[in-house]
Amino acid sequence: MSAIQTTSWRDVRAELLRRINERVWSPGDAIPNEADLAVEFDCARTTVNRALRDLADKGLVTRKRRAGTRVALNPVARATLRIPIMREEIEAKGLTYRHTILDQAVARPPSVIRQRLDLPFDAKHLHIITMHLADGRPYVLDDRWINLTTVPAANSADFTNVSPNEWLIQNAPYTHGDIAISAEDASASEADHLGAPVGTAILVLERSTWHDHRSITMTRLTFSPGHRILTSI
Amino acid sequence: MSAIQTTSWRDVRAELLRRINERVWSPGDAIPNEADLAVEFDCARTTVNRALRDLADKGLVTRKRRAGTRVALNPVARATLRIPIMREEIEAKGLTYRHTILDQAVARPPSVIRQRLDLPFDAKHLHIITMHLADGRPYVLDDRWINLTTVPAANSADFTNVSPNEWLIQNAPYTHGDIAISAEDASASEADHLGAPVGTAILVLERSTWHDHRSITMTRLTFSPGHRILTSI
DNA sequence: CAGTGGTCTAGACCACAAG
DNA sequence: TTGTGGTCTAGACCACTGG
Repeated sequence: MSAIQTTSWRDVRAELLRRINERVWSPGDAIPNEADLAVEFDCARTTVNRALRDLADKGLVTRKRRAGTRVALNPVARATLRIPIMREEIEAKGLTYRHTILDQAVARPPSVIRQRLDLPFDAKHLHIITMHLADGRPYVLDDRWINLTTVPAANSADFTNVSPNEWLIQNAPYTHGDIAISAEDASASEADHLGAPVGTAILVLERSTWHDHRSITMTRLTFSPGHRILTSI
Repeated sequence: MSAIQTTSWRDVRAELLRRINERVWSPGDAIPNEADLAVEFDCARTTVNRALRDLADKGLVTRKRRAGTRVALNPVARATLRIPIMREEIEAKGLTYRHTILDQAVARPPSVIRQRLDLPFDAKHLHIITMHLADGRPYVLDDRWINLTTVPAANSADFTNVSPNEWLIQNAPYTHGDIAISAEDASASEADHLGAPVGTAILVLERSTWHDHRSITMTRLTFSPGHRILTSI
């Protein structure tokens, strides 16, 4: 009576990973094909495939049809940046969340933004500036343009209880978006809102989102001085 | 003769995504179980599973055994940050890469770093400061501590042709790491090296890597003013 | 206890790309 | 042309967890 045991794809991945890390297979080397590995590990090819696919997702191996699988020469680290809504980010730190509307107006976005979002000249937007506060202190300034052609409901929405940030996530699903992170010297108005000296280095995160080809919103998040974006590899 | 056709997991995902985006299933709603969906889409449950797993990875649905699958209330955007070696990042922009060693010494890291890496008091490190240049101009300053207990070979490595950044990726595989992104005012020495005024806002990326429980390296990348980290959702 | 997702298996066909 | 990964299927057992 031999014990029936199945091999988990995580086990296979762990062993493959070990061989890569310990240079049993060096960077650039081809590794055995799925069928052979399945025989060696005494499991189904599907299981090996799952393990290798996972390693490929992480950039540790490169796979091509016919050409086989190779250990990556320069594995590119991939960190996943989680971008929660501000309320959740703040509450996750155990702080009390509150937001205030600093300014709200229907307007045409400046050409800089029109170009970035590939908008027609007369696209009407809702321009709304929000401050997100943590325990009553400025956390991040949210300068946002909402496309009223794509999201007309935003025009009549009430943002006093639900911030534009949260309202949009719940009411205007997007298919894709861009993000840019940079460091800038605080402008006079930013410094004023954040309660910091003019010129202080601040972290800026700009994000645009689209639903297919229609732009939804473009936001510029200006964090308080000292803010750190954390993630792991 | 009915045509035999298989349904791809991408097709299933697309249809599920459509129903989520168009509020056929609203945020918080439970969606049918895998078996039922498989019947509806006339495919194997495995295929539905693959599609739902993908949506769960992206944070659009949450899944629990027995409890089923629900549309996420506040989908948390996940952006993948690619962190290539500096040479590749620069060459990908079509620029010429070069690096110079500004300083190199064996030393004990300051307590700030010892604490962050959870190191013993007498851990010897290689402290090496490198400038990565794009078309001859300062691109990023790389202030790095390499753990000589974990990576003894670094002590005798020659970093004139291969930067510590690239050398480590090729010679010291890691299992995991931390990343922190922040904005800081350029210090006198950073400003000097980067050719910018003291106090200019600069983007700083700090990264530590480990192999299991042994720390490998800790690096502080100080980018030239105006640098942007780009990604997409 | 029982329903739901998580995963494995064996087998099959297909798409791609190297030679 | 042909080897390799990509994926689908049908069926099965298991692990977790809500009731």
